[in-house]
Amino acid sequence: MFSQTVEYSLRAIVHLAKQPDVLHTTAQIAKATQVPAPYLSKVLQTLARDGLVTVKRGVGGGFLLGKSPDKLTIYEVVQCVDPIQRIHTCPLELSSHRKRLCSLHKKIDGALESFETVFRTTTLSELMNSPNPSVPLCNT
Amino acid sequence: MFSQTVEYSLRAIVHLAKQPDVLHTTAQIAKATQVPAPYLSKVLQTLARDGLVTVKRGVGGGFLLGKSPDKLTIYEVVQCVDPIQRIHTCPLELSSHRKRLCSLHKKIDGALESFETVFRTTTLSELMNSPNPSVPLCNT
DNA sequence: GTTAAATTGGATACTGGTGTCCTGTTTAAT
DNA sequence: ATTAAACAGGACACCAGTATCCAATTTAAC
Repeated sequence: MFSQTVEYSLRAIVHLAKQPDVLHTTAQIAKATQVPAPYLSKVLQTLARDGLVTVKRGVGGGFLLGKSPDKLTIYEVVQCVDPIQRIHTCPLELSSHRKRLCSLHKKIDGALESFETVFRTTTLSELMNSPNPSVPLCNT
Repeated sequence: MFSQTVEYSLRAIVHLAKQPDVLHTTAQIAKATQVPAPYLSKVLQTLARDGLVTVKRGVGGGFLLGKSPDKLTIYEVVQCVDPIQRIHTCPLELSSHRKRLCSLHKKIDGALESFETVFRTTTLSELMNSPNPSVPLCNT
């Protein structure tokens, strides 16, 4: 349904959110999240470009969360690496549908909207403080 | 967000639903829905395999809806050609998460669920009888 | 039975997402 | 300055989704 890149980026962000003030190397994140390190490296670059993570280069460097966990939504992460494409204009380019989508595409977009809403309203700190006994990405 | 194949299959089904008792050739559907004919042909085969469309071969043949529009949901179409994959077990294979997903994956699955629900509860006849002035796939 | 309309199935090409690798650059520590 | 740790960027490989084409099969109509 949605891309590996989204899954990987969310894992990485969640991992960073556990210790928002600690630098994590790509290798460390890769191991904890079970994401291929070279690919994760690219994903982290993308996240850094939008300031969702902060990077420190050189020896002793690594990544840390770019925003406070309670101000960072998973929607921002998704939109950064592989945006949810809402349907704004008729995919068939029908002139009479441009402004008002037909019932099919309106319905589809409605589904996208409800999907989007879940992500928009979920912050990282909500995920971390969830009453769920399973710690994110952690085999405890 | 979701595949071309899903979009194409829904267009085809909607087109057939307009005249549920009339045979439509691949060429006709392709033109009306602006889907590449050779590719559409494959999609229709897939839909036929699950009985969502009925096929008549040979001269004067074509496709028609396999189920009554008021009993056919767009969910069935999606699941036929490119199923929505809910998250049932931890993608990281963490033993402690198998039964109870962590908060991240629970949230993602929740988004998938709400997405799925929209499709599950939408029938073809609902789409056709929508008060929306734009007729599906039609430039009127 | 011949012809033409139509789907079926297989083979093939194209494209973007995924994944790897290597070289270069930055930077801390010695 | 040298070294080693770490990210940056480019090039490349792989694979699945997308798309096309062609020969084979079915079938209605003459």
